Amino acid sequence: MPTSSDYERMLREAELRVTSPRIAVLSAVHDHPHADTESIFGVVRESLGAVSHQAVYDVLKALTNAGLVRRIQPQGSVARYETRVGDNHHHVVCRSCEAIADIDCAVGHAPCLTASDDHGFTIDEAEVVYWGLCPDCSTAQRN
Amino acid sequence: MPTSSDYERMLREAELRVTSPRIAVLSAVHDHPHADTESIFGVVRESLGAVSHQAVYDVLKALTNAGLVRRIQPQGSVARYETRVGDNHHHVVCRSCEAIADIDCAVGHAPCLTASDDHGFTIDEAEVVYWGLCPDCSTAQRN
DNA sequence: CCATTATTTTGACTTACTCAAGAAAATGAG
DNA sequence: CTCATTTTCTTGAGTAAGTCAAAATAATGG
Repeated sequence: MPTSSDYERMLREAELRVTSPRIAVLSAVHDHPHADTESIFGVVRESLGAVSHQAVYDVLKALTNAGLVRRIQPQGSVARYETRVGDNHHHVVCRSCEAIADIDCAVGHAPCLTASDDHGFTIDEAEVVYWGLCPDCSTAQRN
Repeated sequence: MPTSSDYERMLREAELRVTSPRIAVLSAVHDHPHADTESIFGVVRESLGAVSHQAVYDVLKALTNAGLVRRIQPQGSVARYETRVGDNHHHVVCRSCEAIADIDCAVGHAPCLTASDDHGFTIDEAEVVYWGLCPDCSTAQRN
């Protein structure tokens, strides 16, 4: 479990100024993977007391640009964030309750990056979203 | 190129009532693959004269539920629609200009559906979005 | 400690879409 | 064809999630 100074170091390494909102957001995203902006805002406000809504948006954008967090947004969902970056993993999303879980790359590395016909596009990433039912909803539906 | 009566038949087969907004929307989506709701609204209004914004939303939802059109929505984009359904194809999206192109399934059928560890989820679909630069933006960036 | 530059606050504003009630149109039965 | 029923469309208000911009505040290098 990373400490506050770990986050501080990460920010400096990304050439971002170290501020309490940033540390709090980074920590909140780390502790609540796949949380949406509102939840993160809630967690941050608990640890810091007062932060503006806007600051959380700005910080999330800055951290995303710096590559410290990754933004995901399955269809029908609001933006969600996670700190697991740079390993090209994917997600399963429950159609019923919106639960999200991580899935490691199925086909080894750079999955599916070999598109059959790329229409001249220069492809640099393949994003995979698996859709289905989580264990709970899956059970509930059978009964 | 399907005619109006082709669309009529498709609607009947899907047990949907045949109305002019529906035929117009179906035709617009067919002729402008990956168009967003606003563009579709524009095209429909040209062919019909007057349609409400809301009707287009409702029709698109009805057609999507009936499986006659497919809704796609890459990150940072508004909802887009296409009539190519049921063949599990994927999309490349240009990071720069938002252009979208179809990509046939890379790994044969049901691509990547074999997730390494599904966390107990019952997976029924794998959606792949390739990110990169379209030919135009790719060229522009090099110069 | 100061100056500079980046960040945060505040608050208005937008976009894309949903909700709800009544009017109008499509379909099946007679 | 005409009517009754049910669905769809129109109208208009409302919402969620986020953006924009200006001023206030804080972080960093010197």
